Amino acid sequence: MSKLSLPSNEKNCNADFCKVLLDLAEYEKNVTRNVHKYNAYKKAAVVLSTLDHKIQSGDEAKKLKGIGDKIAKKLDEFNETGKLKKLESINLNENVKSINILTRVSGIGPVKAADLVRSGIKTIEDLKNNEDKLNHHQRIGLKYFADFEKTIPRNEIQEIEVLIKTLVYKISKKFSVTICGSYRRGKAASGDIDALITHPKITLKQNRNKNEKYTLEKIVENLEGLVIDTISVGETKFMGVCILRGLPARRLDIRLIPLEQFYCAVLYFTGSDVFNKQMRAHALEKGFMLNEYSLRHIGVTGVPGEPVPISSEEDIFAYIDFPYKQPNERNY
DNA sequence: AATAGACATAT
DNA sequence: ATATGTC
Repeated sequence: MSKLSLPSNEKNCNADFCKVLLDLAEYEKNVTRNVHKYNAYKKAAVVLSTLDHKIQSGDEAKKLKGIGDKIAKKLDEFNETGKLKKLESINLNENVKSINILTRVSGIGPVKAADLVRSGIKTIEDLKNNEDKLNHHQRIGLKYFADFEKTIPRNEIQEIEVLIKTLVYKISKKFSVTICGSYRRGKAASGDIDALITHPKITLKQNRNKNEKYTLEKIVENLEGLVIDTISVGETKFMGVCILRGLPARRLDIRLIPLEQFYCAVLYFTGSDVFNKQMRAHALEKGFMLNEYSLRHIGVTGVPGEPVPISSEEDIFAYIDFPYKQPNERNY
């Protein structure tokens, strides 16, 4: 979903220290490549950001889930001195700065960034002079570096949605297209566009012997004019770039989903992450296993049974006895 | 102990 | 065929 952002609440009383934790998180992800420390710092930042008062001491913070001795100590240091020595020294390191810049290119992760920096490539300008060191995805990421950092206003996504529907309906009127993500949750702007597509003829059975008429490749061909670059296309997932008039280029993902799995996928890709976790936990309490593909009853043996037939998002809520939430009520 | 899986690329 | 990297 999104990068390093907190559930954007109006007033975060602990914003300063949260920023410190997020910087530490970024460092652990990009430089030391310790995902678990990265997640730990992020979790702590999220917990602090949801408080309605400014935290006064490490001891007080330790009561919160996700904050232990180490972060408590850092909080005390930050409250006393207004900074964190560990972070100060990290930020002085030029290689760290370079790695953090390069990982902002789509397709360049921590490993590739470190590799580039080791060979003396440290800036976006350097990348432009060394395209031969990049694979296809990374070249696209570089080409649209500035555009991809811009958010996409809601009205623009609405326009793209209409266009995608118009173009795929030319193949078959029976296609169903849903743009998910934060757009579906009603947000004013999004980071990218995530379109889910299904069709009555695209089912688990027919998908096996491949329905030549309704492939993702065919769909993408029909999006000519809108889609201007392809990062990757497989049988189920397209990753690429689209553009409207003279506006910035936008990241577009399209997934082709078998009909039986469509609503579970729509639910999952609409999020938010937090909402999904809540809903999956609730499903478990009711004896169901919910994931991106299906809702299945869990028997006494603990083994999930056959997927429950689902023909709408509402069905999923109803089966697990969870009050229906409109997409715009799922922001967490 | 910590999210999972599609796709690209290298070997 | 498998491992690695990224999303």
